[in-house]
Amino acid sequence: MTKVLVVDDEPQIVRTLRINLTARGYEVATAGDGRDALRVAAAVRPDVVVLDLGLPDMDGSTVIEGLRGWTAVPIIVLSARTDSGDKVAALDAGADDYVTKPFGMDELLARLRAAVRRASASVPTGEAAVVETDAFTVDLAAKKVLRDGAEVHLTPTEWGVLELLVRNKGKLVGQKQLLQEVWGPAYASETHYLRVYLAQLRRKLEPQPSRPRHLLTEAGMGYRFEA
Amino acid sequence: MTKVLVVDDEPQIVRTLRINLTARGYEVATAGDGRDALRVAAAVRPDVVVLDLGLPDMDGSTVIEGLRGWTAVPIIVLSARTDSGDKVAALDAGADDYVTKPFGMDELLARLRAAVRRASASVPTGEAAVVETDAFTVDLAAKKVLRDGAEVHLTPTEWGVLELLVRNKGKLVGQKQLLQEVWGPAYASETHYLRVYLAQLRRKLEPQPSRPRHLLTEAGMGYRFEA
DNA sequence: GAGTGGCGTCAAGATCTCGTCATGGCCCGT
DNA sequence: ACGGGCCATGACGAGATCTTGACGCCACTC
Repeated sequence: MTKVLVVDDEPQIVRTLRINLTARGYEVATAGDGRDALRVAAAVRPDVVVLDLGLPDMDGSTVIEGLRGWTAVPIIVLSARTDSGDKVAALDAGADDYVTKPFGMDELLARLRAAVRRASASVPTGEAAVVETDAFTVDLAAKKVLRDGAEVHLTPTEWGVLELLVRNKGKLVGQKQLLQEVWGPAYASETHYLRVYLAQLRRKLEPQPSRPRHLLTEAGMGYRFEA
Repeated sequence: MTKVLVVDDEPQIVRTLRINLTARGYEVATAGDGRDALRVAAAVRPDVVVLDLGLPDMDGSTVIEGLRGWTAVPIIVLSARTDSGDKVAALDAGADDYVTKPFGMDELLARLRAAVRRASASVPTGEAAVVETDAFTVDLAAKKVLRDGAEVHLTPTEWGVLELLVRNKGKLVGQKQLLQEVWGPAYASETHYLRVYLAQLRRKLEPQPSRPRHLLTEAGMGYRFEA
């Protein structure tokens, strides 16, 4: 879940933001002043920070610099000041965006989404893209399959079938769905293709192709991948 | 030097921006409508795009999507509309920031700096800029390739292909992705180019061009670089 | 026990894709 | 104007992949 740190000294605003963000599935942490903000940020490691500039204890730029000293988390600045000098100072200090109060909730949320999207896109997509069984390993990102340490070559269609099954690990995937997503909408009833390609995959991947343990058939329904 | 693409149909604005940006050391390219914008973006590969939403030929979101189809370049939207619906739509379509006209040049420049800073920070610079194989060495930073101690000369296109493959070491890179990122979004299906350039790269780099060990083909899918 | 439907296996021809070479056009510096 | 480097494009054989049909097996039904 995406964690948002809201920093503002006006309880009114904090409350409004908390309600709106929580309702949209964000996890919300809050801080009422600069010291607090830095402390909480270090503790909860938010995915994005919404920071009011008019804090009682320290200057906004100081907070930004305090955060930037150790994290690249997106910072969206809120401020009542419309003066362009303030905006420039905050942005150059390391803020990602600057919204002037009063602000529209829709807009803030959209800017927040944009900031989060950017941040997550820049992180080289996590290792979660590797699925292992005791017989072989599938790397979804690299489109590679390893068996006994050696790479197994798959054709585009074989890969398409395997990928769809692996992405739905443990779930039953209907024949129609497989055919439509791999071959295209016009092939929804060519069930013969599936038999041929599942056999090929088993021959390449299963220790005992005739007794599959990972690429399983659900007669009359479809196929299932189990780790 | 940082390249900025300015897209606006009002010559006045384009002129003002060009002057200000050039004075601050940016390299400026311009486009007057959406079609132009996509074409120029593919050609000059800007580091940031400033995009006016009120273009004569196409909807702003369409332009954003057209860019997002193949590049993650930061997009700063300019618009006379203050309506929050427009802002939300543009940001959700993939824009990074939204500035309403009339805008302060200082602010725009600060937002532009913030966008560029973010984008360059997300590309880990020190990240293994040198990749070695037992046959040749690729220096991503210096854009050089060494083989048996001697420098191998590559044409810009050859380098573009090799760089993309090496940066995705071990991963399969789809032919569409290669074509779009090296030649531009309009060339997504010119698979013949790939065959020609991969052959040239192999001739220059592989000990046995007909039996490549580092620049591998995955028939029907794409190519892969292995060290 | 025969019939039926779904499945797995195999192999061969059709089709798509790849590597290679050759050619002509374009741009740029001389 | 003249080369030289670079890119786009066409032709074709070789190879990889897909499609298709035939056949046997199994489980279940009648």
